[in-house]
Amino acid sequence: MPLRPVTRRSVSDEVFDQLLDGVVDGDLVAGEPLPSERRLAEVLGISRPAVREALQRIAQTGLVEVRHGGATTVRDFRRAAGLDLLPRLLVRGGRLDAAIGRSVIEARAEVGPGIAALAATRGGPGLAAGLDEVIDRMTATADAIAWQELALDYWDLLVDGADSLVFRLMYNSLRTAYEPALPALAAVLADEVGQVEPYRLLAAAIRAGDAQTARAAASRVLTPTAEALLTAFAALETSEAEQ
Amino acid sequence: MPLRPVTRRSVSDEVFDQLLDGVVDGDLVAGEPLPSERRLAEVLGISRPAVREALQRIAQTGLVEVRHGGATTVRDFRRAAGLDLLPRLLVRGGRLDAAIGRSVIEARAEVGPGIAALAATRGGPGLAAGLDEVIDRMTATADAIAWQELALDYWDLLVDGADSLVFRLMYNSLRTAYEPALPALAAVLADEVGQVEPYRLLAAAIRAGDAQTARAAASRVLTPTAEALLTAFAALETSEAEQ
DNA sequence: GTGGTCAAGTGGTAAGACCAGTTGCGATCG
DNA sequence: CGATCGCAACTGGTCTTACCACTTGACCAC
Repeated sequence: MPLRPVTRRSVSDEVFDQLLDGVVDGDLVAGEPLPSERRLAEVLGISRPAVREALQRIAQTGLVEVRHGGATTVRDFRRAAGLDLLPRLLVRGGRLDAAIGRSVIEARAEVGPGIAALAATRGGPGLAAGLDEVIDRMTATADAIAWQELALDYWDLLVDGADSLVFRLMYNSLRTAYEPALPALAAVLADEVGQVEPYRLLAAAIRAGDAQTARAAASRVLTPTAEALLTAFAALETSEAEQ
Repeated sequence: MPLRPVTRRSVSDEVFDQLLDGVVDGDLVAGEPLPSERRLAEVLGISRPAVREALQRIAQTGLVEVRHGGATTVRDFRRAAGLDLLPRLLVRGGRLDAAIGRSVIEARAEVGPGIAALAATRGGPGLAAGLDEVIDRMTATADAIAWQELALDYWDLLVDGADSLVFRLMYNSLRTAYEPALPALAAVLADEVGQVEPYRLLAAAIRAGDAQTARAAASRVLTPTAEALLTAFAALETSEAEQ
Protein backbone atom coordinates (compact mmCIF):
# COMPACT_ATOMS: atom_id res chain seq x y z
CA MET A 1 0.00 0.00 0.00
CA PRO A 2 1.57 3.21 -1.20
CA LEU A 3 1.15 5.91 1.41
CA ARG A 4 0.10 9.22 -0.07
CA PRO A 5 0.48 12.66 1.44
CA VAL A 6 -2.78 13.67 3.08
CA THR A 7 -4.58 16.54 1.43
CA ARG A 8 -5.77 19.20 3.81
CA ARG A 9 -8.57 21.31 2.48
CA SER A 10 -9.26 24.60 4.17
CA VAL A 11 -12.74 26.07 4.30
CA SER A 12 -11.90 28.72 1.73
CA ASP A 13 -10.44 26.02 -0.54
CA GLU A 14 -13.76 24.24 -0.36
CA VAL A 15 -15.72 27.39 -1.17
CA PHE A 16 -13.30 28.22 -3.98
CA ASP A 17 -13.91 24.85 -5.59
CA GLN A 18 -17.66 25.09 -5.16
CA LEU A 19 -17.75 28.50 -6.81
CA LEU A 20 -15.44 27.36 -9.59
CA ASP A 21 -17.57 24.32 -10.28
CA GLY A 22 -20.66 26.47 -10.24
CA VAL A 23 -19.27 28.86 -12.81
CA VAL A 24 -17.81 26.19 -15.08
CA ASP A 25 -20.86 23.96 -14.93
CA GLY A 26 -23.13 26.90 -15.62
CA ASP A 27 -25.04 26.63 -12.36
CA LEU A 28 -23.91 30.18 -11.77
CA VAL A 29 -25.04 31.94 -14.92
CA ALA A 30 -22.73 34.52 -16.48
CA GLY A 31 -24.02 38.02 -15.94
CA GLU A 32 -26.07 37.05 -12.92
CA PRO A 33 -25.19 38.41 -9.51
CA LEU A 34 -23.77 36.19 -6.82
CA PRO A 35 -25.43 36.13 -3.38
CA SER A 36 -23.94 38.72 -1.05
CA GLU A 37 -20.95 37.77 1.07
CA ARG A 38 -23.03 37.81 4.24
CA ARG A 39 -25.64 35.59 2.66
CA LEU A 40 -23.01 33.15 1.35
CA ALA A 41 -21.41 32.98 4.78
CA GLU A 42 -24.79 32.25 6.33
CA VAL A 43 -25.81 29.65 3.76
CA LEU A 44 -22.44 27.88 3.85
CA GLY A 45 -22.25 28.08 7.62
CA ILE A 46 -18.88 29.79 7.67
CA SER A 47 -17.49 33.20 8.53
CA ARG A 48 -17.46 36.12 6.16
CA PRO A 49 -13.65 36.44 5.97
CA ALA A 50 -13.51 32.84 4.77
CA VAL A 51 -16.05 33.64 2.06
CA ARG A 52 -14.15 36.75 1.09
CA GLU A 53 -10.84 34.93 0.72
CA ALA A 54 -12.46 32.43 -1.62
CA LEU A 55 -14.16 35.22 -3.59
CA GLN A 56 -10.92 37.17 -3.92
CA ARG A 57 -9.19 34.11 -5.28
CA ILE A 58 -12.02 33.42 -7.72
CA ALA A 59 -11.92 37.05 -8.81
CA GLN A 60 -8.16 36.73 -9.31
CA THR A 61 -8.81 34.03 -11.91
CA GLY A 62 -11.32 36.27 -13.68
CA LEU A 63 -14.38 34.09 -13.07
CA VAL A 64 -16.28 36.78 -11.20
CA GLU A 65 -16.12 40.53 -10.94
CA VAL A 66 -16.57 42.20 -7.57
CA ARG A 67 -17.55 45.84 -7.35
CA HIS A 68 -17.44 47.78 -4.14
CA GLY A 69 -21.00 48.69 -3.22
CA GLY A 70 -22.53 46.67 -6.03
CA ALA A 71 -23.16 42.99 -6.46
CA THR A 72 -20.48 40.46 -7.39
CA THR A 73 -21.34 39.18 -10.86
CA VAL A 74 -20.43 35.96 -12.61
CA ARG A 75 -18.45 36.26 -15.84
CA ASP A 76 -18.28 34.00 -18.87
CA PHE A 77 -15.18 31.98 -18.06
CA ARG A 78 -14.56 31.16 -21.71
CA ARG A 79 -14.16 34.86 -22.32
CA ALA A 80 -12.58 36.03 -19.10
CA ALA A 81 -10.43 33.20 -17.77
CA GLY A 82 -6.75 32.86 -18.58
CA LEU A 83 -4.60 29.80 -19.16
CA ASP A 84 -4.10 29.37 -15.41
CA LEU A 85 -7.58 27.92 -15.26
CA LEU A 86 -6.59 25.02 -17.49
CA PRO A 87 -5.34 22.67 -14.75
CA ARG A 88 -8.63 23.06 -12.92
CA LEU A 89 -10.61 22.34 -16.08
CA LEU A 90 -8.59 19.43 -17.44
CA VAL A 91 -9.07 17.30 -14.37
CA ARG A 92 -12.22 18.02 -12.42
CA GLY A 93 -13.71 15.90 -9.71
CA GLY A 94 -10.81 13.46 -10.14
CA ARG A 95 -11.78 12.85 -13.77
CA LEU A 96 -9.98 13.79 -16.94
CA ASP A 97 -11.96 15.80 -19.49
CA ALA A 98 -11.28 14.17 -22.85
CA ALA A 99 -12.28 17.14 -24.98
CA ILE A 100 -9.97 19.46 -23.08
CA GLY A 101 -7.23 16.86 -23.09
CA ARG A 102 -7.44 16.78 -26.87
CA SER A 103 -7.20 20.54 -26.94
CA VAL A 104 -4.04 20.37 -24.83
CA ILE A 105 -2.47 17.91 -27.25
CA GLU A 106 -3.31 20.14 -30.19
CA ALA A 107 -1.79 23.17 -28.52
CA ARG A 108 1.31 21.22 -27.60
CA ALA A 109 1.76 20.05 -31.18
CA GLU A 110 1.41 23.62 -32.37
CA VAL A 111 3.56 25.41 -29.80
CA GLY A 112 6.26 22.80 -29.20
CA PRO A 113 7.99 23.08 -32.58
CA GLY A 114 8.04 26.85 -32.27
CA ILE A 115 9.78 26.59 -28.93
CA ALA A 116 12.30 24.18 -30.43
CA ALA A 117 13.00 26.57 -33.29
CA LEU A 118 13.63 29.45 -30.92
CA ALA A 119 15.81 27.25 -28.73
CA ALA A 120 17.88 26.25 -31.75
CA THR A 121 18.45 29.90 -32.55
CA ARG A 122 19.33 30.96 -29.03
CA GLY A 123 20.29 27.90 -27.01
CA GLY A 124 23.76 27.12 -28.22
CA PRO A 125 25.87 24.08 -27.39
CA GLY A 126 25.35 24.50 -23.65
CA LEU A 127 21.67 23.73 -24.08
CA ALA A 128 22.43 20.74 -26.29
CA ALA A 129 24.75 19.36 -23.62
CA GLY A 130 22.00 19.64 -21.03
CA LEU A 131 19.58 17.87 -23.34
CA ASP A 132 22.08 15.07 -23.94
CA GLU A 133 22.36 14.58 -20.22
CA VAL A 134 18.61 14.15 -19.88
CA ILE A 135 18.64 11.74 -22.83
CA ASP A 136 21.27 9.66 -21.04
CA ARG A 137 19.00 9.40 -18.04
CA MET A 138 16.13 8.44 -20.34
CA THR A 139 18.06 5.55 -21.82
CA ALA A 140 18.60 4.24 -18.31
CA THR A 141 14.90 4.38 -17.47
CA ALA A 142 12.38 1.59 -17.87
CA ASP A 143 9.60 3.07 -15.74
CA ALA A 144 6.91 4.84 -17.76
CA ILE A 145 6.25 7.55 -15.19
CA ALA A 146 9.92 8.33 -14.67
CA TRP A 147 10.26 8.48 -18.46
CA GLN A 148 7.50 11.05 -18.73
CA GLU A 149 9.05 13.14 -16.00
CA LEU A 150 12.35 13.13 -17.85
CA ALA A 151 10.52 14.15 -21.01
CA LEU A 152 9.15 17.10 -19.09
CA ASP A 153 12.65 17.96 -17.87
CA TYR A 154 13.81 17.82 -21.47
CA TRP A 155 11.15 20.30 -22.53
CA ASP A 156 11.92 22.41 -19.51
CA LEU A 157 15.46 22.89 -20.76
CA LEU A 158 14.17 23.58 -24.25
CA VAL A 159 11.84 26.28 -22.97
CA ASP A 160 14.69 27.83 -21.02
CA GLY A 161 16.74 27.84 -24.19
CA ALA A 162 13.99 29.54 -26.15
CA ASP A 163 14.50 32.46 -23.78
CA SER A 164 10.93 33.69 -24.14
CA LEU A 165 8.94 34.63 -21.08
CA VAL A 166 5.61 34.07 -22.78
CA PHE A 167 6.49 30.54 -23.85
CA ARG A 168 7.91 29.94 -20.39
CA LEU A 169 4.62 30.92 -18.74
CA MET A 170 2.61 28.95 -21.30
CA TYR A 171 4.74 25.92 -20.58
CA ASN A 172 4.30 26.37 -16.83
CA SER A 173 0.53 26.45 -17.22
CA LEU A 174 0.48 23.43 -19.49
CA ARG A 175 2.84 21.51 -17.25
CA THR A 176 0.74 22.27 -14.20
CA ALA A 177 -2.25 20.90 -16.05
CA TYR A 178 -0.33 17.89 -17.32
CA GLU A 179 1.46 16.73 -14.18
CA PRO A 180 -1.49 15.66 -12.04
CA ALA A 181 -2.65 13.43 -14.88
CA LEU A 182 0.84 12.10 -15.57
CA PRO A 183 0.52 8.74 -13.79
CA ALA A 184 -2.66 7.98 -15.72
CA LEU A 185 -1.18 9.13 -19.01
CA ALA A 186 2.10 7.28 -18.50
CA ALA A 187 0.24 3.98 -18.78
CA VAL A 188 -1.06 4.96 -22.20
CA LEU A 189 2.41 6.02 -23.25
CA ALA A 190 4.24 2.93 -22.04
CA ASP A 191 5.25 2.03 -25.60
CA GLU A 192 7.18 5.27 -25.85
CA VAL A 193 9.69 4.26 -23.22
CA GLY A 194 13.10 3.78 -24.79
CA GLN A 195 12.39 5.71 -27.99
CA VAL A 196 15.15 8.27 -27.51
CA GLU A 197 16.05 8.67 -31.16
CA PRO A 198 13.72 11.63 -31.85
CA TYR A 199 15.06 13.36 -28.76
CA ARG A 200 18.60 12.86 -29.97
CA LEU A 201 17.80 14.29 -33.39
CA LEU A 202 16.23 17.34 -31.81
CA ALA A 203 19.25 17.84 -29.56
CA ALA A 204 21.50 17.59 -32.60
CA ALA A 205 19.50 20.24 -34.44
CA ILE A 206 19.74 22.47 -31.38
CA ARG A 207 23.50 21.98 -31.25
CA ALA A 208 23.72 22.86 -34.93
CA GLY A 209 21.58 25.93 -34.39
CA ASP A 210 19.31 24.78 -37.21
CA ALA A 211 15.87 26.19 -36.46
CA GLN A 212 14.04 24.52 -39.35
CA THR A 213 15.40 21.07 -38.57
CA ALA A 214 14.68 21.60 -34.90
CA ARG A 215 11.09 22.46 -35.74
CA ALA A 216 10.65 19.27 -37.72
CA ALA A 217 12.47 17.19 -35.11
CA ALA A 218 10.25 18.58 -32.34
CA SER A 219 7.25 17.61 -34.37
CA ARG A 220 8.61 14.08 -34.62
CA VAL A 221 9.15 14.01 -30.86
CA LEU A 222 5.60 15.08 -30.17
CA THR A 223 3.65 13.17 -32.80
CA PRO A 224 3.80 9.63 -31.38
CA THR A 225 2.69 10.82 -27.95
CA ALA A 226 -0.04 12.94 -29.49
CA GLU A 227 -1.46 10.06 -31.49
CA ALA A 228 -1.39 7.65 -28.57
CA LEU A 229 -3.14 10.17 -26.32
CA LEU A 230 -5.72 11.14 -28.91
CA THR A 231 -6.79 7.55 -29.44
CA ALA A 232 -6.90 7.07 -25.67
CA PHE A 233 -9.08 10.16 -25.31
CA ALA A 234 -11.38 8.96 -28.07
CA ALA A 235 -11.80 5.64 -26.29
CA LEU A 236 -12.44 7.50 -23.05
CA GLU A 237 -15.17 9.55 -24.68
CA THR A 238 -17.01 6.60 -26.20
CA SER A 239 -16.88 4.74 -22.90
CA GLU A 240 -18.30 7.79 -21.18
CA ALA A 241 -21.02 8.07 -23.80
CA GLU A 242 -22.05 4.50 -23.11
CA GLN A 243 -22.65 5.22 -19.46
CA MET B 1 -8.81 67.45 -20.95
CA PRO B 2 -10.09 63.91 -21.35
CA LEU B 3 -11.61 62.69 -18.11
CA ARG B 4 -10.59 59.19 -17.22
CA PRO B 5 -12.39 56.74 -14.96
CA VAL B 6 -10.93 56.97 -11.50
CA THR B 7 -9.06 53.92 -10.35
CA ARG B 8 -9.99 52.81 -6.89
CA ARG B 9 -7.28 50.80 -5.18
CA SER B 10 -8.23 48.85 -2.13
CA VAL B 11 -5.73 48.15 0.62
CA SER B 12 -5.34 44.53 -0.41
CA ASP B 13 -4.80 45.65 -4.02
CA GLU B 14 -1.94 47.80 -2.83
CA VAL B 15 -0.39 44.98 -0.81
CA PHE B 16 -0.88 42.58 -3.72
CA ASP B 17 1.05 44.88 -6.03
CA GLN B 18 3.80 45.46 -3.51
CA LEU B 19 4.27 41.73 -3.01
CA LEU B 20 4.15 41.07 -6.74
CA ASP B 21 6.75 43.74 -7.41
CA GLY B 22 8.88 42.36 -4.62
CA VAL B 23 8.84 38.87 -6.07
CA VAL B 24 9.35 39.93 -9.68
CA ASP B 25 12.09 42.41 -8.88
CA GLY B 26 13.85 39.87 -6.72
CA ASP B 27 13.61 41.91 -3.53
CA LEU B 28 11.79 38.91 -2.13
CA VAL B 29 14.22 36.08 -2.82
CA ALA B 30 12.81 32.76 -4.00
CA GLY B 31 12.99 30.13 -1.31
CA GLU B 32 13.11 32.68 1.48
CA PRO B 33 10.24 32.93 3.94
CA LEU B 34 7.94 35.92 3.94
CA PRO B 35 7.36 37.83 7.18
CA SER B 36 4.43 36.44 9.14
CA GLU B 37 0.96 37.78 8.46
CA ARG B 38 0.87 39.51 11.84
CA ARG B 39 4.24 41.12 11.20
CA LEU B 40 3.22 42.24 7.71
CA ALA B 41 0.02 43.72 9.07
CA GLU B 42 2.01 45.61 11.68
CA VAL B 43 4.67 46.86 9.30
CA LEU B 44 2.15 47.92 6.64
CA GLY B 45 -0.15 49.45 9.22
CA ILE B 46 -3.19 47.44 8.14
CA SER B 47 -5.29 44.64 9.54
CA ARG B 48 -4.45 40.99 9.24
CA PRO B 49 -7.47 40.04 7.10
CA ALA B 50 -6.40 42.61 4.53
CA VAL B 51 -2.92 41.08 4.48
CA ARG B 52 -4.40 37.63 4.17
CA GLU B 53 -6.57 38.53 1.19
CA ALA B 54 -3.56 39.86 -0.64
CA LEU B 55 -1.51 36.80 0.27
CA GLN B 56 -4.23 34.43 -0.89
CA ARG B 57 -4.39 36.20 -4.22
CA ILE B 58 -0.62 36.13 -4.60
CA ALA B 59 -0.65 32.44 -3.74
CA GLN B 60 -3.35 31.91 -6.36
CA THR B 61 -0.94 33.16 -9.02
CA GLY B 62 1.74 30.78 -7.78
CA LEU B 63 4.19 33.42 -6.61
CA VAL B 64 4.26 32.24 -3.02
CA GLU B 65 3.40 29.05 -1.20
CA VAL B 66 1.59 29.22 2.12
CA ARG B 67 1.67 26.30 4.52
CA HIS B 68 -0.55 26.09 7.54
CA GLY B 69 1.61 26.34 10.62
CA GLY B 70 4.77 26.97 8.64
CA ALA B 71 6.15 30.06 6.98
CA THR B 72 4.92 31.41 3.66
CA THR B 73 7.76 31.07 1.19
CA VAL B 74 8.54 32.92 -2.02
CA ARG B 75 8.70 30.87 -5.20
CA ASP B 76 10.65 31.40 -8.42
CA PHE B 77 7.99 33.08 -10.53
CA ARG B 78 9.69 32.03 -13.78
CA ARG B 79 9.13 28.45 -12.71
CA ALA B 80 5.83 28.68 -10.88
CA ALA B 81 3.78 31.43 -12.51
CA GLY B 82 1.32 30.79 -15.30
CA LEU B 83 0.39 32.85 -18.31
CA ASP B 84 -2.08 34.87 -16.24
CA LEU B 85 0.87 36.74 -14.81
CA LEU B 86 1.78 38.11 -18.24
CA PRO B 87 -0.41 41.24 -18.13
CA ARG B 88 1.15 42.23 -14.83
CA LEU B 89 4.65 41.73 -16.20
CA LEU B 90 4.25 43.34 -19.61
CA VAL B 91 3.24 46.68 -18.20
CA ARG B 92 4.58 47.42 -14.77
CA GLY B 93 4.59 50.76 -13.05
CA GLY B 94 2.86 52.23 -16.09
CA ARG B 95 5.78 51.28 -18.32
CA LEU B 96 5.97 48.69 -21.07
CA ASP B 97 8.73 46.09 -20.77
CA ALA B 98 10.30 45.87 -24.22
CA ALA B 99 11.85 42.44 -23.75
CA ILE B 100 8.56 40.94 -22.67
CA GLY B 101 6.75 42.78 -25.44
CA ARG B 102 9.06 41.15 -27.95
CA SER B 103 8.33 37.80 -26.39
CA VAL B 104 4.61 38.42 -26.83
CA ILE B 105 5.09 39.24 -30.51
CA GLU B 106 7.09 36.05 -31.02
CA ALA B 107 4.44 33.94 -29.35
CA ARG B 108 1.70 35.60 -31.36
CA ALA B 109 3.55 34.92 -34.61
CA GLU B 110 3.96 31.29 -33.59
CA VAL B 111 0.49 30.56 -32.23
CA GLY B 112 -1.63 32.70 -34.55
CA PRO B 113 -1.17 30.64 -37.71
CA GLY B 114 -1.95 27.48 -35.80
CA ILE B 115 -5.21 28.97 -34.64
CA ALA B 116 -6.03 30.02 -38.19
CA ALA B 117 -5.35 26.50 -39.44
CA LEU B 118 -7.65 24.98 -36.86
CA ALA B 119 -10.30 27.58 -37.60
CA ALA B 120 -10.12 26.73 -41.31
CA THR B 121 -10.69 23.08 -40.52
CA ARG B 122 -13.56 23.65 -38.11
CA GLY B 123 -15.00 27.08 -38.66
CA GLY B 124 -17.02 26.68 -41.82
CA PRO B 125 -18.70 29.41 -43.85
CA GLY B 126 -20.47 30.83 -40.82
CA LEU B 127 -17.13 31.87 -39.38
CA ALA B 128 -16.04 33.37 -42.69
CA ALA B 129 -19.21 35.43 -42.82
CA GLY B 130 -18.51 36.80 -39.36
CA LEU B 131 -14.97 37.66 -40.38
CA ASP B 132 -16.22 39.46 -43.49
CA GLU B 133 -18.47 41.57 -41.33
CA VAL B 134 -15.55 42.66 -39.16
CA ILE B 135 -13.54 43.41 -42.28
CA ASP B 136 -16.34 45.65 -43.52
CA ARG B 137 -16.17 47.60 -40.30
CA MET B 138 -12.39 47.82 -40.66
CA THR B 139 -12.67 49.38 -44.11
CA ALA B 140 -14.89 52.08 -42.62
CA THR B 141 -12.39 52.89 -39.88
CA ALA B 142 -9.69 55.54 -39.99
CA ASP B 143 -8.89 55.65 -36.27
CA ALA B 144 -5.85 53.58 -35.33
CA ILE B 145 -7.19 52.50 -31.94
CA ALA B 146 -10.57 51.48 -33.33
CA TRP B 147 -8.72 49.55 -36.03
CA GLN B 148 -6.74 47.60 -33.46
CA GLU B 149 -9.87 46.81 -31.52
CA LEU B 150 -11.47 45.46 -34.67
CA ALA B 151 -8.37 43.39 -35.33
CA LEU B 152 -8.82 41.90 -31.87
CA ASP B 153 -12.47 41.17 -32.65
CA TYR B 154 -11.34 39.45 -35.83
CA TRP B 155 -8.98 37.21 -33.91
CA ASP B 156 -11.63 36.63 -31.31
CA LEU B 157 -13.87 35.10 -33.96
CA LEU B 158 -10.96 33.09 -35.29
CA VAL B 159 -10.21 31.67 -31.85
CA ASP B 160 -13.86 30.77 -31.43
CA GLY B 161 -13.74 28.97 -34.76
CA ALA B 162 -10.66 27.01 -33.77
CA ASP B 163 -12.86 25.47 -31.08
CA SER B 164 -9.96 24.78 -28.76
CA LEU B 165 -10.23 25.67 -25.10
CA VAL B 166 -6.49 25.88 -24.63
CA PHE B 167 -6.05 28.34 -27.48
CA ARG B 168 -9.06 30.25 -26.20
CA LEU B 169 -7.50 30.63 -22.75
CA MET B 170 -4.12 31.50 -24.26
CA TYR B 171 -5.77 34.16 -26.36
CA ASN B 172 -7.60 35.56 -23.35
CA SER B 173 -4.36 35.88 -21.43
CA LEU B 174 -2.55 37.50 -24.34
CA ARG B 175 -5.44 39.86 -25.03
CA THR B 176 -5.59 40.91 -21.39
CA ALA B 177 -1.90 41.72 -21.59
CA TYR B 178 -2.28 43.48 -24.92
CA GLU B 179 -5.32 45.65 -24.33
CA PRO B 180 -3.98 48.03 -21.67
CA ALA B 181 -1.08 48.86 -23.98
CA LEU B 182 -3.31 49.16 -27.03
CA PRO B 183 -3.52 52.97 -27.18
CA ALA B 184 0.26 53.24 -27.05
CA LEU B 185 0.74 50.50 -29.62
CA ALA B 186 -1.91 51.85 -31.98
CA ALA B 187 0.26 54.90 -32.63
CA VAL B 188 3.10 52.66 -33.77
CA LEU B 189 0.73 50.71 -35.97
CA ALA B 190 -0.95 53.70 -37.61
CA ASP B 191 0.39 52.69 -41.02
CA GLU B 192 -1.54 49.45 -40.79
CA VAL B 193 -4.91 51.15 -40.89
CA GLY B 194 -6.70 50.34 -44.11
CA GLN B 195 -4.62 47.29 -45.02
CA VAL B 196 -7.51 44.85 -45.10
CA GLU B 197 -6.25 42.67 -47.93
CA PRO B 198 -4.43 40.12 -45.73
CA TYR B 199 -7.53 39.83 -43.59
CA ARG B 200 -9.64 39.17 -46.67
CA LEU B 201 -7.27 36.47 -47.88
CA LEU B 202 -7.37 34.77 -44.51
CA ALA B 203 -11.16 34.90 -44.45
CA ALA B 204 -11.22 33.38 -47.93
CA ALA B 205 -8.97 30.52 -46.83
CA ILE B 206 -11.25 29.93 -43.85
CA ARG B 207 -14.28 29.84 -46.11
CA ALA B 208 -12.52 27.35 -48.37
CA GLY B 209 -11.56 25.23 -45.38
CA ASP B 210 -7.95 25.28 -46.54
CA ALA B 211 -5.80 24.94 -43.42
CA GLN B 212 -2.43 25.35 -45.12
CA THR B 213 -3.45 28.50 -46.95
CA ALA B 214 -5.03 29.85 -43.79
CA ARG B 215 -1.79 29.28 -41.94
CA ALA B 216 0.18 31.22 -44.50
CA ALA B 217 -2.44 33.95 -44.69
CA ALA B 218 -2.44 34.35 -40.92
CA SER B 219 1.29 34.73 -41.03
CA ARG B 220 0.88 37.49 -43.59
CA VAL B 221 -1.66 39.19 -41.36
CA LEU B 222 0.65 39.12 -38.39
CA THR B 223 4.00 39.87 -39.95
CA PRO B 224 3.64 43.61 -40.68
CA THR B 225 2.42 44.31 -37.17
CA ALA B 226 5.15 42.16 -35.70
CA GLU B 227 7.88 43.98 -37.58
CA ALA B 228 6.56 47.40 -36.71
CA LEU B 229 6.31 46.52 -33.04
CA LEU B 230 9.71 44.86 -32.91
CA THR B 231 11.43 47.93 -34.30
CA ALA B 232 9.48 50.09 -31.88
CA PHE B 233 10.55 47.90 -28.98
CA ALA B 234 14.15 48.01 -30.14
CA ALA B 235 14.01 51.79 -30.19
CA LEU B 236 12.42 51.76 -26.76
CA GLU B 237 15.22 49.61 -25.38
CA THR B 238 18.04 51.76 -26.72
CA SER B 239 16.38 54.89 -25.40
CA GLU B 240 16.08 53.22 -22.02
CA ALA B 241 19.70 52.16 -22.13
CA GLU B 242 20.70 55.76 -22.69
CA GLN B 243 19.05 56.92 -19.53
C1' DG C 1 19.69 7.68 19.49
C1' DT C 2 14.86 7.22 19.62
C1' DG C 3 10.61 8.73 20.73
C1' DG C 4 7.51 11.84 23.47
C1' DT C 5 6.23 16.26 25.28
C1' DC C 6 5.61 20.96 25.28
C1' DA C 7 5.86 25.85 24.21
C1' DA C 8 6.14 29.33 20.80
C1' DG C 9 5.25 30.80 16.42
C1' DT C 10 2.69 30.26 12.12
C1' DG C 11 -1.45 30.23 9.26
C1' DG C 12 -6.90 29.32 9.53
C1' DT C 13 -11.44 30.67 11.23
C1' DA C 14 -14.82 33.12 13.69
C1' DA C 15 -17.72 37.13 15.39
C1' DG C 16 -19.06 41.78 15.47
C1' DA C 17 -18.64 46.36 14.37
C1' DC C 18 -18.02 50.09 11.40
C1' DC C 19 -16.54 52.52 6.91
C1' DA C 20 -17.39 53.24 1.96
C1' DG C 21 -19.40 52.85 -2.05
C1' DT C 22 -23.99 51.70 -5.09
C1' DT C 23 -28.69 51.39 -5.94
C1' DG C 24 -33.41 52.50 -5.99
C1' DC C 25 -37.27 54.43 -4.07
C1' DG C 26 -39.82 58.31 -2.68
C1' DA C 27 -40.22 63.15 -1.47
C1' DT C 28 -39.59 67.42 -3.48
C1' DC C 29 -39.26 71.14 -6.53
C1' DG C 30 -39.72 73.25 -11.05
C1' DC D 1 -46.65 66.01 -14.30
C1' DG D 2 -41.78 65.15 -14.81
C1' DA D 3 -37.15 65.64 -13.55
C1' DT D 4 -34.25 65.91 -9.66
C1' DC D 5 -32.51 65.46 -5.21
C1' DG D 6 -31.80 63.02 -0.99
C1' DC D 7 -32.24 59.44 1.99
C1' DA D 8 -32.38 54.76 3.25
C1' DA D 9 -31.08 49.87 2.53
C1' DC D 10 -28.45 47.31 0.41
C1' DT D 11 -23.54 45.93 -1.36
C1' DG D 12 -18.39 45.12 -0.63
C1' DG D 13 -14.00 46.89 2.29
C1' DT D 14 -11.64 47.17 6.65
C1' DC D 15 -10.62 46.64 11.44
C1' DT D 16 -10.37 44.35 16.04
C1' DT D 17 -10.05 40.53 18.93
C1' DA D 18 -10.15 36.03 20.04
C1' DC D 19 -9.42 31.33 19.46
C1' DC D 20 -8.34 26.96 16.77
C1' DA D 21 -5.02 24.02 14.02
C1' DC D 22 -0.66 23.04 12.52
C1' DT D 23 4.58 23.15 12.35
C1' DT D 24 8.81 23.64 14.39
C1' DG D 25 12.39 23.05 17.49
C1' DA D 26 14.04 22.49 21.98
C1' DC D 27 14.04 19.68 25.72
C1' DC D 28 13.53 15.49 28.25
C1' DA D 29 12.85 10.63 29.38
C1' DC D 30 13.76 6.16 27.94
